[in-house]
Amino acid sequence: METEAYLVGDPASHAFRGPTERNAAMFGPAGRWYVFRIHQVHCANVVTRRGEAVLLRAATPREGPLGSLRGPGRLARAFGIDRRLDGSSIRTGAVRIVAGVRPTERILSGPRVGISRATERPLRFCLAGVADVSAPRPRPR
DNA sequence: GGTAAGATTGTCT
DNA sequence: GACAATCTTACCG
Repeated sequence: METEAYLVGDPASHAFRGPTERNAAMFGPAGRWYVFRIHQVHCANVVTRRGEAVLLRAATPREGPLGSLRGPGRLARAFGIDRRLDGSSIRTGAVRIVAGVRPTERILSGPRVGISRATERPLRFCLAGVADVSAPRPRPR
């Protein structure tokens, strides 16, 4: 699993300039989906706190070809995630995150991908040893 | 109402 | 590595 954090006061975050119709879910309660679309691609986020969210960048598929869930667009498409899911609960919505797993591997961090501001902040995270992460691969510190 | 830009991806060089 | 695809949101007038 590979994720990126978007925090309060983060100029790269959609929530940076305050609530709008698009990012309203980010200002709602935690545990909801925030789904946005860009270049005809959907990206799925989980709202962690008010004004903050975690982007799901990639995951290792339990079945199917390796790499089919690499990248926010592919991951969202594979799970059928679109704007209809925006604002719904990650526990009871159409697409659900069932259970957390206590990681047995080291968590690596690195620069986020595809943004033009605050690119130096190491807010991208993934487990050491997983194959499906975007380049450049985060490194241990 | 018009326009510029984007948390991406795939294709071409 | 660079760029086009293609459309929604944001921002300005």
